[in-house]
Amino acid sequence: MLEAAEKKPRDTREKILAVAEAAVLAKGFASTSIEELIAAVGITKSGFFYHFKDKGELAKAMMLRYIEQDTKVLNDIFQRGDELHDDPLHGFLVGLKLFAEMFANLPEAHPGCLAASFCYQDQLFNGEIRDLNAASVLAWRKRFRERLELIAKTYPPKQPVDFEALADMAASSVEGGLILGRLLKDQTILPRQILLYRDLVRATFASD
Amino acid sequence: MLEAAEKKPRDTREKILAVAEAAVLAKGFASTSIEELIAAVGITKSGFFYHFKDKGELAKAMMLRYIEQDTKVLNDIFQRGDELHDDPLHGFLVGLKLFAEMFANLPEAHPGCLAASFCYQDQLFNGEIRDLNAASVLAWRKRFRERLELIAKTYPPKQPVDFEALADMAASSVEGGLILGRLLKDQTILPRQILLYRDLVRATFASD
DNA sequence: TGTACATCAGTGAACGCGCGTTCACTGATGTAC
DNA sequence: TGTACATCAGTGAACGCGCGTTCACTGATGTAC
Repeated sequence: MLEAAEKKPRDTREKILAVAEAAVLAKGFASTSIEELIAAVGITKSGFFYHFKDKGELAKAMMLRYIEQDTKVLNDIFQRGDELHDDPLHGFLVGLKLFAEMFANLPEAHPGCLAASFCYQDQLFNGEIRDLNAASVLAWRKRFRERLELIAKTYPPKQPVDFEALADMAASSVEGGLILGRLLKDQTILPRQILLYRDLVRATFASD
Repeated sequence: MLEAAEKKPRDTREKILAVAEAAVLAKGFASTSIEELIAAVGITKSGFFYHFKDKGELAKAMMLRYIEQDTKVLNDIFQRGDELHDDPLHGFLVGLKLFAEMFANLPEAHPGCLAASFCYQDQLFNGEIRDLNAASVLAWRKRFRERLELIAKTYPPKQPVDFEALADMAASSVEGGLILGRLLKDQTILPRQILLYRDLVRATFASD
């Protein structure tokens, strides 16, 4: 029994980050105390400061972890979409459907977006963290904008399109859907917002 | 000079709420100290506790004030839209245009939405405040949903429409646009998101 | 194979500061009779 | 018209608690020779 809980190095650090993310999404960064994190993880305060030199470094590590996970999810989903349909538009539409389904099938409500949480408390953080956060939004913009412009080559839209705004609307729908879903305690709001975004993309490139 | 600054009663309370809103949108509720508010307003701490029995009552008053202002803005804008075009669809489209223009013409970036800020720190607040916040979203839903269903009577959509989600998308676009605009420090993002929402509404009821 | 040293992943105690809250009190204005 | 009292909009000092941070120290594991 004693050796049952084998400890991998870096394990504690990851546990701190996971617990911190849940707490920050529920109460905000300032109200998330180091005290409660170490209580949940089972170390002492000094143990925390071994992993992070101060609370600001915790914030930075949380942001980096969030961006990494976020990128991976998006890559996986939209790669699958393209595997399922060999056309830039329809592969994208399948991807958006999968994206919506992923949120619809979560066992419990999505806890929220760390970028949004940090955004509404950004005066607490240094420029480095704010830059990371901005970069994560720009990554969404780039990903979706490139896809939209690729689609436009095959399906030229009849009316002029604000590609940048239409690309941003992917992230915007997620942020908006998360907030409304949380405020109304309704898990279906977010996936339905994404499906509406999908409708708009389809209408934009409609050939009829 | 001494009587120049004439004090109206309730003036101090309103000043506290205005200063608090700006601070909360920048740093979050927990990091907004009573100390900084009274320094900005020019009273003592006891003066603050004369107006609010504790910090929770400040939060509640902020929420109530926010909802009131919010309702007034929406009423004005969409009433003007209907004055300018005597048709449920086109009056609404004009209203959305005015709404986007309002955000585009702000002298500086919109500071953000208190509902969203509170949402991402909701464990700090009691049920009463969370209920107020949920009610404010439901008011948006009701307002837009009723309008969309009115439009549908004159312009029956060719495909089935998720009216609830399409109504929610108004608030969702604003929340999403505010977050992206803030993260990228780009004031144009929010109005452009609203114009895309307008495109979707038009496409939904398109008669061609 | 044994020894010396370095690194890893923490412990335990103490710190000072800022925060929200309380309490007794006050001067100016409003109201009843 | 004057007096008594109540209410409004605060003041000033003190409080205790929780928080982030620091510092000296430690036992287990890894590495060099």
